[in-house]
Amino acid sequence: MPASRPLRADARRNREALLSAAREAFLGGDTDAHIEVIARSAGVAVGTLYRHFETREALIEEVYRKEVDDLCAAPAELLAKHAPDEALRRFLLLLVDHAAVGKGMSVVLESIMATDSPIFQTARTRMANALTQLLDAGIAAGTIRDDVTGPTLLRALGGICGMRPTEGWVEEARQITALLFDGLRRRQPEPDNP
Amino acid sequence: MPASRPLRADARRNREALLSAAREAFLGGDTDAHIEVIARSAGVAVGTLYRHFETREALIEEVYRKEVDDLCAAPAELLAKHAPDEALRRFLLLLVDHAAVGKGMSVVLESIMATDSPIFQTARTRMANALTQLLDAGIAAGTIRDDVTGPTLLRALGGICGMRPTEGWVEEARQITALLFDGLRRRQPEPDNP
DNA sequence: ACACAAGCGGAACCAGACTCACCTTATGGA
DNA sequence: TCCATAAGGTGAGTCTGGTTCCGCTTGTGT
Repeated sequence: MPASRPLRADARRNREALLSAAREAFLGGDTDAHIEVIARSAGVAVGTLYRHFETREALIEEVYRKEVDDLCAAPAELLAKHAPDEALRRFLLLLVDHAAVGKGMSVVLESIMATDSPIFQTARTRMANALTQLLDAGIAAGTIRDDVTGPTLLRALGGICGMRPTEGWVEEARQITALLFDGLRRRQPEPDNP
Repeated sequence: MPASRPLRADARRNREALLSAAREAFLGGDTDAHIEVIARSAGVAVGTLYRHFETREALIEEVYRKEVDDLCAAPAELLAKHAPDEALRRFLLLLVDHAAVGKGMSVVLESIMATDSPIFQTARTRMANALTQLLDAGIAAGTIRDDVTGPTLLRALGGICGMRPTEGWVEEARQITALLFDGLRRRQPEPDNP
């Protein structure tokens, strides 16, 4: 089943329009925009929307995928330019800033963490991998503690970035992130009973 | 408008039944139990449910209030028995364990953090105050860094405890909590450019 | 006992996601 | 160029689940 047919021209156009309308709505902040509205503002009917996307959630997921893509690319770049712990620090802040931009990254992370649906499963996995990549580098370099895993850290980040963008939340997010990072650093030979 | 009338006997009974049915459902884990089911299993009709609770959310809130009450009482007790930082550490773990017990504390914290509705506003405030209490004590004792506030910490905890109770999540929660605590401790005279 | 306000039941209502039977149109081959 | 046809589009209708409303029932004070 490899792209059996290249997708008709108007269909692609509509799909595009839908995605961009949805992006507008979701990343804009209206997390529970009605499907009808999205379809309408893309100039199509709901039926068309459902032709392209299994379900409302699927649409959201699609919108967020790109966002996640960008994010997942970052670790490699950061590691190329910085020491592992610095790379990690920057990545954490990158997440916060992404969220800060009002681009709704918070919603993304939140959704990724909060939904059981298998749809977000892969996003979750990919983000976790990105983090693991950073952690491993730091562990290898001996600057990051070795008892934390990517998924674990992802949880924490989900919490932080899932914060509702209220008054002054960027400050809070930065604080917590700094806190977390401090905790992640390897300080001393580590005692061995928890 | 002080308890104008003591509430009829059967009414109180029903209210009680509703709360306990709801508690059963929500704290049990079925976060989106249908209102119909709850009413039914309390032996009443939906109309009755709505007589007692403005809305579905209001019911949930009521259920969680007690949970929050317990939690908010803990800091004072802990501070009476332990050094501030130890008290803080224990409190953090207490939260995790609460959640672990399957009592759905996770759902509680998550809801508290995730909902905009003013209904959870007070719960949020109270939890934040509890944390502030602990932090302040630690700051006064010089064992906890002084740049973190209750609300900030609450965010982080919301994230941690909001984790979906999946395989092995208790481990993760403990880890992150430990991490956070490490970050909270005052280590050195603190450099002063972020 | 009685009156009557407080309670209760549950059918009706509404909102919003999702489906389907039918119409429209891009496309590729004659 | 034109047609057959399958891909694509439509939107009224279904389904699900929360919320409302009004007539009946019942606890309570006299």
